[in-house]
Amino acid sequence: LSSAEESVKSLGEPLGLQTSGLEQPQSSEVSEGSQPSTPLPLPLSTLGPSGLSIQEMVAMSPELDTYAITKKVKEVLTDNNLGQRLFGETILGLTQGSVSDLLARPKPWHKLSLKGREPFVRMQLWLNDPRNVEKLMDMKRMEKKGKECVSESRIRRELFIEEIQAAGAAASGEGGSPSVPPSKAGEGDSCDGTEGDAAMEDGKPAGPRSLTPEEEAAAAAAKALTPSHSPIPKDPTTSAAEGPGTSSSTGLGLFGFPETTPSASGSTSSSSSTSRNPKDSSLRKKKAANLNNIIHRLEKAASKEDPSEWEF
DNA sequence: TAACAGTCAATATT
DNA sequence: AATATTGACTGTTA
Repeated sequence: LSSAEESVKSLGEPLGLQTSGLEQPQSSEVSEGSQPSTPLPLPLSTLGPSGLSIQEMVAMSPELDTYAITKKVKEVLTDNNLGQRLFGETILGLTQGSVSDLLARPKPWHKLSLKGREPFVRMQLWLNDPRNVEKLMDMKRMEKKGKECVSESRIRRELFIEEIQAAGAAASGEGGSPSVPPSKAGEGDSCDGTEGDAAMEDGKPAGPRSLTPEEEAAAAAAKALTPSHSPIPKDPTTSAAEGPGTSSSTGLGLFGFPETTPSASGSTSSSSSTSRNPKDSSLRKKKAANLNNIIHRLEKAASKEDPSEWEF
């Protein structure tokens, strides 16, 4: 961060970005404490446009007009019938209440700590994104479908439980743990597929972060935050908390901040294998398959904060 | 370790 | 249903 800070001072201002007389890197704010000098590989999942982490973006951000930003955000949200909850959870990684407070009583930039500035940087980034509304609308739709799926990811759950219980009763012996009969868990359901697609977004491949020279990064960051509409790569896509498929495309984001995603690893062919087991399915095979299935579900659940979205 | 900042979850309002 | 308010809690800072 400190190095980033330097680059801003040396390059950012000369570039005449927005407001130049920006933050005196208040000794206190540019805390270097917590983060060991070690190039601690902070969660890649948080990389945003120009391959910078949101935190780097915040650190290098020029002074932003929080009031103007919130005003604009409110305008856009209301104009498009987008709620604070959706916006907060998918764009800012905050709850509805926090968003409400933030939008209603934005603190002036200079009174905010780095942490406190983050939401505003995200908002600005979002405002700059030409497809911001479009994306949010997508999320909205996805959520809707998600709910339908839930009522549906619920019926199956019940079946699943029944099977478990039945199996447990049947093979009472067998290591005790409920051995599950091969459920025909047809994972190919529309729900999963749909979400996955929407999650693709622009399908921008992971940015070559390591390559970017600091200078360019700094410039890019500032540019990205400039109110003017510039070809913004893609927003940090903060949370997207629910979107199971969200980051599936990149495969990144292993328990990073809001967007915890099941590592691609988990994708054992479980589900499918379960259903199509050759007739010679020995009990052992079945068990293995079921185990995989269960693991698969657990991993999926791990990516969903809301228990109501758990699939079992 | 008190003061502060940022959030959340619960719940009050609209 | 969406938005506003607020007490409690966590992590920071001085």
